[in-house]
Amino acid sequence: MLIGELSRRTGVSQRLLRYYEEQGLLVSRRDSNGYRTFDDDAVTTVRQIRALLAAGLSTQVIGKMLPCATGELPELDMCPTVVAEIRRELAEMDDRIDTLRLRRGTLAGYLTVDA
DNA sequence: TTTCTCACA
DNA sequence: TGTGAGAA
Repeated sequence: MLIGELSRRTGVSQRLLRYYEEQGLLVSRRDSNGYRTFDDDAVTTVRQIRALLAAGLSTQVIGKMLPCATGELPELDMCPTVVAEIRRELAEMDDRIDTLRLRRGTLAGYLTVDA
């Protein structure tokens, strides 16, 4: 299908679909006129991309996960790469939460009355 | 209708 | 991360 149809079927703008392709999240062929042609399963892929972005993942991380993400939304088949990626992401979040807790404590301490 | 690029939040 | 506009 052409990009316009994929856009209609996913509710994602054509502009954004091109952007996803540019980021390596979406694959397409080109026919003789230079237009992108997408397979039917691109619809599923786009849904997966949207779900993962909504979870706060970067396109870079998503790009690594997608090749081993089979199946329909929102479940993903957990191949080892994906598991490792998620673990790493969680550890990073924990770090940030810790430092935020510290900052919060410090700031709250400046309020003599209450916080 | 699609393509791309530049610029911007 | 995501958009708008202009030109082909």
